[in-house]
Formats: sequence, structure tokens, C-alpha cells
Amino acid sequence: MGMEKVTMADVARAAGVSKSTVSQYLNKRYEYMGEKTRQKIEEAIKTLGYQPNFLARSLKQKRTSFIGIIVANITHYFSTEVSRAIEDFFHQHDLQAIVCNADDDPEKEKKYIEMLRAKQVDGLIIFPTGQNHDLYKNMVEQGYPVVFMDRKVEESLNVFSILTDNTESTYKAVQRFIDKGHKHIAFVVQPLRVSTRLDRLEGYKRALNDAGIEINPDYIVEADIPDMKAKLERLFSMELKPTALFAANDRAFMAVVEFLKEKKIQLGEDLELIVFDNIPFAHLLDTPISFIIQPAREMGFKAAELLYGQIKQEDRTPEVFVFPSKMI
Amino acid sequence: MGMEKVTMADVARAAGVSKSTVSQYLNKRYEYMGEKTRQKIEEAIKTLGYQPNFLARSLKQKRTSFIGIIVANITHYFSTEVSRAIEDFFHQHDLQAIVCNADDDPEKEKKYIEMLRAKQVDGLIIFPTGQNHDLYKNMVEQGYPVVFMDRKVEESLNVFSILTDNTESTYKAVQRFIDKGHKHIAFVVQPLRVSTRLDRLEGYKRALNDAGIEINPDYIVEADIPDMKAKLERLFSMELKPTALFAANDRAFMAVVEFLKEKKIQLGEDLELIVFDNIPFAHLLDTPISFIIQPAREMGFKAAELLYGQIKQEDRTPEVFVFPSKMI
DNA sequence: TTGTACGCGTTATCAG
DNA sequence: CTGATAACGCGTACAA
Repeated sequence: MGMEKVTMADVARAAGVSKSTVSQYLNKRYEYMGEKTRQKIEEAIKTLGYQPNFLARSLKQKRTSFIGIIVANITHYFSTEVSRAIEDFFHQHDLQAIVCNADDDPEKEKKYIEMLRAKQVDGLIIFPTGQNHDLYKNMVEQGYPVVFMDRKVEESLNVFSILTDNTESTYKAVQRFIDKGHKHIAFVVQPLRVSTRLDRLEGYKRALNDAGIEINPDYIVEADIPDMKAKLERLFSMELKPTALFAANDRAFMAVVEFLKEKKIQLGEDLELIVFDNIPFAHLLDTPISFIIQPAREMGFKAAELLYGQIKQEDRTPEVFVFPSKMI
Repeated sequence: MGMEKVTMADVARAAGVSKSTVSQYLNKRYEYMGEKTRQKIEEAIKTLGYQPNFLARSLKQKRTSFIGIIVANITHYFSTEVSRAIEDFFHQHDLQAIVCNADDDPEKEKKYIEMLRAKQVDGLIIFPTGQNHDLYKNMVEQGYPVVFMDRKVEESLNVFSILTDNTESTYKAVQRFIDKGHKHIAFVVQPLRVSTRLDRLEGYKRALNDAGIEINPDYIVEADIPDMKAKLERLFSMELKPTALFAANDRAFMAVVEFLKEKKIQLGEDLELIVFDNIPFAHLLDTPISFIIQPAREMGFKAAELLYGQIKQEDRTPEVFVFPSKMI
């Protein structure tokens, strides 16, 4: 059953023609091809069960029809939504997406970028950790097709980026809390290493400032997920407990909900909650939580389109696209 | 800025050695290599910014270090959990996973299988639609590494498969309903085209039979998602409304919950619910729903391990692994 | 219309 | 220890 790989040469031999003729046939250039040779080739291919080897073709053509997506955190629902949109787009153009998970680790990110480039993928869409500046710069300068997604890289780099209006959306959400009479508003966030979190915090602070409310650092909880419970414990043991809470992303939200359940703190009564992130099944909940939703599919499509343009060599100057979120 | 691709030949020239020597260096075979040549090569690589081309290597070695995962439905949370486990496993072995979404469409599945094989991926893990028997057979007979996941393919094929104990788990769940006194138990499912759904239905029927309850076909709702609401409407307008409901997977579950919300039917009071599927954030809900959870990560790891064994040519006879689910 | 010869960037073999 | 030389499977001028 060994069934040795059958190559173009085998087909040519079986059909009694040369390799180039077979190649012509495969690439549908049968304008100048005899009807009889065409049929012979067709038959030979069928009987031998020939399958072209795209690897060899890619080597020659310098295109693999693969693109890479490097997400910072694959358990982040928003990232998977974006990835699916990107995949859908490229599927229509016969390119395949390879999704890699950098786990918010700059080293891993570096490894993946290098690996995917070594494997000659045609372009990259990256949710950057932000810590590999030289690498980003290198790609851009070499004219390698790349689009950054969700998080900012250094301003100095002239690149295509897709972002959300983090600061503005947060500002409006917090404003809403204030309008409802809340004065003690907490902000819960993972470590402030990436632009999204910083921008959201910025929106929170500005909203308080503009409303003349003093910013109380004790209401700002910054922690890694494992430490979050302890910090929340402290937050809710203050004399002036928060009456409203802004969770800066889905992980923070989950930590908060688990904590509240444990402490039997009632949502809507003791505490109001707004979450910045897309949450699966959110519409099934009937708890009084507001969500700030990012238009993941649109963002994904846009990124894909921009990358595709670069791959197709359509010259266009890099630009930053900011998408508005909406609150539900 | 053009920065033409620098190849091994360039490095060799710059270092004043031959390509083969550079190749040796890259593959860390410097046992018999002069210290000075080693340094010259190292320097040349650095100054030229040389990056090996894995494509060319793959062509020669007949291994790409890519494996493919073809999921039937990528919006299915269970599938993504499994996929992540597979990715994690292969990442440890320096292989990358390419995830493709067949959308439960046999044509798409066929296209992906052919495409991935043409691109010479080293092996495939497939959530099969079940409709491409010849293709499956072909792979198996050619000794191509492949593992089937979640759904059965025809018995006649001697292949590695990973399954859940669909029938047994459903049996037990329905039994639980019966023990609680329920007599009118509905079963809601998408079209019965795949083994998982059929097996679950089988469990439902057996449980009723064994309890001496007659099977009422009107309580079995089989519909595509778009039609499901209409059919549920009919189900709940029967004189004898169901007091318990078994949702055969996540999509069915969502349709049911949306319907219930609309009709203001209270879970726990008017109706009890069991869902066969892993649902994200399920533990955050405090509604009285039971879930049958499949051990996605374990299943993914097992599949990965089995595929890896085949890729590494460890001979082992194909086997079917059935994992137990658990109810929470 | 078809065939020859070479290139794509590596690795494997084997002689020196 | 190092270097020719021939693969790997396909695409493509160019010649016939």
C-alpha cells in the first residue's frame, strides 16, 4: 500500500508528454493545447491519483497562500471573533490562516513571528504584546505585509493598525455611572502593560475629573488574575465600598463575578457593573450588566482587507483605523 | 529598502565557504567543524541578517511541521477547546496547527482535506461530516496520519478515533429527569445527520423505554436552527407541555433559551433543562441548568498524541477511545 | 503546440 | 573537516 508520491514527471510519462505540458494543463493554460493531449493528461492524472505539491510551487512562486494571525491571548473571546472574520475573508481568496497564541509573552511572540516568516507565510496580523519593537520595525522596513490589531505599537512606526475607541467608550460608560448618581466607582484591570488597558483607565480618569470627582487610587484595582481576588477583597472591605464597578476586560469581569458570587453581593442592588469586552452568551444573561461591545467582525474584515492589499502590492500609505464600540 | 532575500549561498560566499558547510552549521552538526569556519559563518549570518527558508527545507525533507485540524463547526465551543489542547500539545513539539472550518459542509471538508494535503501538512485531525467516505478511506489506505474526533465515521474503516460516551451520558441524564418524577421530557436536536446527535437520541429513547415511558414523537424536536423557534412554538402549545427538556448541543440550547426568554417561561419552575455540551461561562450562571461536560482538553491531547505517534511512524494499531462525560 | 534546461533554497551523499 | 554534485517537485523562458 506504500503508494509512493506521484509527481508531475510520472503523469508526463504516463501521458506520453513532457512535464511542461502537464504544468500548462494544471495551470489551465490550454489555449494552445491539443485536445487529445489534454485528454491524455486528464486521464493519466486520474488513474495515477496525482496531487500537485504546493510546496514546490510555493518555493518557485515565493507565495505560500498562508497568512499568520498572532493573538495575544487565544482565550479572549474578542480575539477569536476577530480571527474568524479574518479567516472568512481569506477563505474567499483561497488563502489559509494560521492562528498562533503568544500568551501575552513577548518571547513567544518573537518566536512565532520568526517561525511564520521562516515558513514564508505571505503576511501577518498581530495582536502585539508591544514589547518587540525592533522586530516590528524590521518587518515594516522590509516592506513585509503586516497589520497590527487591537493594541497600539509605538507611534513612531508607520503601520496599518486597527483599534477601538477605548478611551472614549470608557469615558461615556463611566459618565453614565456618574449621571446615575454614583460617586464611588471602582476600576478593575489586569496589569497596565498594554495600550488598551491604559487607554481605558485614561477614559475612567477623565470622566471622573470632568465631573469634579476626585480620583481615589484605592478604587483602581490593578492585578494579575491570580492576585485579583485578594485585591478585590481589600476593595470591598473599605469603609466606603464602591457602588459601581468598571471591569476593563473579560478576564477581569470573570474574576469579579466569581468574587461577587462568593461574597453574595447582589448585582444591580449592591453594585452596578459595566464590562469592556465581548462576552459569549452575554445576551442570554438577564443580570443587569452593561457591556461595551467592540465590532469584532468588522475589525477583522478590515484588517484582512488591509493585509490582502499589501500582499497584492496595492500601494497605500499606512493608516490607523479606529472603530467605535457600543454599549448594550 | 528592497532588501532582497538573502540565501544560504550568500552566506556561504560572505564566509568564504561552501553551501554545504553552512548547512551543516545550521543543523548544528559542528562536531567536525573548524572553530574558525564556525565563527566566520556565524558572523556572516549576523551581518547579512540571514533567515533560513523552511519551505525549501520542507521540500527536501518531506515534512512541513504543520498539522491540520478540520472542525465541523468553529463556533462550537467544544471544538475550540479541543483545538486549543491540540495546539498546545504540538507547540511543545515544534509543530504548528492550522485550523480550518468545514461549516458542516461535506464539500468544504473535501476541499480542505485536499488543500491541506497538497500543502503537505504532516497529518490531520478531523471532526468529520461523515459524508466523504472515499476520501477518508483513501487517506487511511495510503497510511497518511489522521485521527477522527468527536464523530464516528463508518465502522468499516480501521482508524484512530476519539469519542464521548454520548449514549450513556444522555441515558443517565434522562434517567435523572425520570427519577425526579418527570414524565413529559422533550428532546431538542439539530438535524440527525451526525453520529453524536443520533447517539444522544438513542440514549434518550433507551432511558424512556427502560422506565416504561412511551416515546412520544411530538416531544422530539429535530430542526435546523432557523426553524427551531417555530417547532418549539408547536412543542409548547401541546396540551401536555413538557416539564423537562434535553438540549442535544449548544446551538439547540441557545435556541431554547432564547425561546424561553421570549415566552417568559421560568427555568426551574415551569421547566427543567439539561444541556449536552460545554458552554463558556456556564459556571457564572446561577440558573438551575445541568450540563453534560465533555473532557475537551483530555480528548484533544489524546488526539494530538495519537497523531504525533503516526507522524513519528510509531506503529500501533488504530483504536477507538471513548471518553466519559460528566454532569454538573 | 511541445520539449529542454535551468532556477527556487535546502539537504544528503560521498569523495577528498 | 570541507566541498562538489545531485536531488526535492514544480514553473517558465526559450528553442524547436
